[in-house]
Amino acid sequence: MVITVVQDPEVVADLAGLFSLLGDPTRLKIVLVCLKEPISVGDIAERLELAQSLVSHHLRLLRTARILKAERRGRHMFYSPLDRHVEHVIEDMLAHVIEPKQ
Amino acid sequence: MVITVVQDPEVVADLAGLFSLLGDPTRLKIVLVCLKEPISVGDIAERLELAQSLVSHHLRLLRTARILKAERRGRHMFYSPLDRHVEHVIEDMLAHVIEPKQ
DNA sequence: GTTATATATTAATATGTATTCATATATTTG
DNA sequence: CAAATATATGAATACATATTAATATATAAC
Repeated sequence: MVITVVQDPEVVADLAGLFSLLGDPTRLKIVLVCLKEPISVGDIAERLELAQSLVSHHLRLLRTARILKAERRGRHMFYSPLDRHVEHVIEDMLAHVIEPKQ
Repeated sequence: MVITVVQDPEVVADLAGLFSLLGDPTRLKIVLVCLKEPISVGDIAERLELAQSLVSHHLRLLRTARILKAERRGRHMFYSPLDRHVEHVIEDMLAHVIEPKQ
């Protein structure tokens, strides 16, 4: 069933684009932090010890890809997952990582 | 539960590494072709219209990351998924891709 | 052993992109 | 409106890596 849908070159490109976004360690950490609870840009930067500008750049990419959504509260922007798919994706990949190697 | 395990920086790095591998369109196509049935290097190159050398480079990365495994049959090497995790990961991400956008 | 075929490897190049720095925009507070 | 704070953006740079070309290795057939 994966195989059938995935004939479409555009779908493959979209898939690769999403995986690529999670493929950067800094960006993945940002996503992981946002999975817990909505969190502001500044708090992400502080918690991960990253430049605010860098976090913002990554967040823009994650927003555009509909991995995260942004919500303004006062002068803060809070970021959280747009849906639960990404969490599932990460969980599945985690199962691969922690699987006992031969 | 994702959150807890994923505190480990090494696990995060491994996760990102795997996502990064699926993040290249050419390499993702190679993985997708291998999901159907074990397939030889030459056949992958032919089906995807890629240079044999390029396919081989990508396959080495996918083998090293334990996404694919290789099995010799005569003078051919057949590649197939090492486990089912990657297929699940791709399925989940696909659900995100084909989800109706607002 | 020699030839042919299949795959892997090495080195070089070209291209993409993560990061930083500087600055702009937006919102709140006084 | 002015000042302060939070976030976003633009340009420049540094670094990683996908791709190619050439060659090496390995297996099979004769």
